[in-house]
Amino acid sequence: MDNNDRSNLNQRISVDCVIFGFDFEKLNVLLIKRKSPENGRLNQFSLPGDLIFETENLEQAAIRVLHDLTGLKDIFLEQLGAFSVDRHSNEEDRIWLRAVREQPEAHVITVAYYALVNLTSFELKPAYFASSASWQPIDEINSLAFGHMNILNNAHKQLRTKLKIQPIGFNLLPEKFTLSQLHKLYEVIVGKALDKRNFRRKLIKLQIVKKLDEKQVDVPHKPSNFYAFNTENYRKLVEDGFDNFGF
Amino acid sequence: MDNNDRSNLNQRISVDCVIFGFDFEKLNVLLIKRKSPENGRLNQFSLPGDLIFETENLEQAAIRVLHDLTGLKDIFLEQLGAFSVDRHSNEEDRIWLRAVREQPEAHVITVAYYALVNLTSFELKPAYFASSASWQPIDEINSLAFGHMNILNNAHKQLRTKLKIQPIGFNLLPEKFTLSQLHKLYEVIVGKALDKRNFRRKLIKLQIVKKLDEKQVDVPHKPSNFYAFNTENYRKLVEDGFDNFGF
DNA sequence: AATATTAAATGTCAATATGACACTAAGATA
DNA sequence: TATCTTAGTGTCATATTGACATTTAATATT
Repeated sequence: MDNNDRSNLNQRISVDCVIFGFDFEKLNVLLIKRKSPENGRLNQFSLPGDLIFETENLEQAAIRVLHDLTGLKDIFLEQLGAFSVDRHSNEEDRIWLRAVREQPEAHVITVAYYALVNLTSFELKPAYFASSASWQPIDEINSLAFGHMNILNNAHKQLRTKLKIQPIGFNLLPEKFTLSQLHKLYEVIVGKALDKRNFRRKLIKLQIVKKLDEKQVDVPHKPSNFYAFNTENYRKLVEDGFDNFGF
Repeated sequence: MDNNDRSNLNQRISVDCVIFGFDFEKLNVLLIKRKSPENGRLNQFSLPGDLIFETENLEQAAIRVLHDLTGLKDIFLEQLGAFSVDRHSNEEDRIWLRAVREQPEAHVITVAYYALVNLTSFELKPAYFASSASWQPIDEINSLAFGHMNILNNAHKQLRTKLKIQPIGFNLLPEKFTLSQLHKLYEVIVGKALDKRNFRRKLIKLQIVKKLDEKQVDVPHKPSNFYAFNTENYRKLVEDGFDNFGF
């Protein structure tokens, strides 16, 4: 910090959330659409986010946005970083900002978070956001408002990188899952085929999952056993200096 | 971003830089001290930083702070993330802020960056900062102003993590270095002894350094060969999907 | 000139981890 | 009872890791 204060600066801080959800087939992101202030039509998709309140810190703001949208608390949430919002890039964004903000020319930075949820385990909250919120397959998202595409790409990369080092993928699954579901999750996020037997071998060696006494029912094939993440063993691994999942 | 604008919000954005320097023995951080507005004495150390200008984005601000302090450009710089600054934590911080800021109660977030430099390759710039800037061994830093200790700890952790995955350590050395220097650097940052022969074996296998036709002179022992980072080979490795240094 | 001192440079072997590969098992359905 | 579908399992060859001690090349000392 510098000695010169510049009180005429006009700055705003927002948070935006990249909410990942896995439906056992593909990776999805929760996006919202807003009505255009000009013609009332829904315009481009964007990431859910909000300006931060005077009374909250960054993480609290992210948790609030997340909770308002999903009704969920205590979900995996991690900061991606701060992004300068280019106010002059996109005509449509400028129109929207002029209509909606009292100070459309304020210098905005946004702090992005990414969250991991199991999208089959809850309904989107029927709140103010809901009518315009929907899960979109990440592979089909080509453009977003407000430079959010850049944030999304960063989040996707971070998810891939982090998944290879820490077992955060479990946050995208329900408490009970099959090894096939976990295997599929890794293939989808890492982006390449992983040998089934080698994948299971590694999980067993690390003792990072525990086998439950419960199987799939009503499936027209051999039922899969359910497993749960072994929090306790993972904690021990980390204590012993384990720091690389290695997929 | 939300539809409700809150123009009475009073927000400031600053950048703070954790500048790491390696002196071939230990890891150091460039810190500054300011004069207390109350008694004119130098007070606690803090990270170099500044409020961001209206005309620059976050990274430009970090580059500016870095350049003002070191005179260096084109150095390794990466964002750590955004931190909420707790305005009410520390009595000394509050006194300083009240004296120096026109709006001492503004809600401040700071975006932290970390930079890697070879501290033997330049002199601190004799600019406005200089008289109060100095390198401090990271192991001897116990407290900093403005919650900067939290940022420093984050930066240290990130450096350790990243070093194990990407060869960023070369940024802490001069262009020509010996393998012993590199070895020492890894030991200091990773925080444990690494077998010399195994360390060299890995470097040779990856072909990530190239042997130069030049040796140490005037050393009272067998002179060490100089090496340089092999940018080209590293680029190829990354293209082929290499993503883990594995130390 | 001979010797001491210091850090540099180098190879092997056993243990572990990885990658590639194909068949049998268990349930539902026709 | 046959068929369909996905679950579940083992081996072997190769690559990687971790542990370990001696020789070399320069300066400094006597």
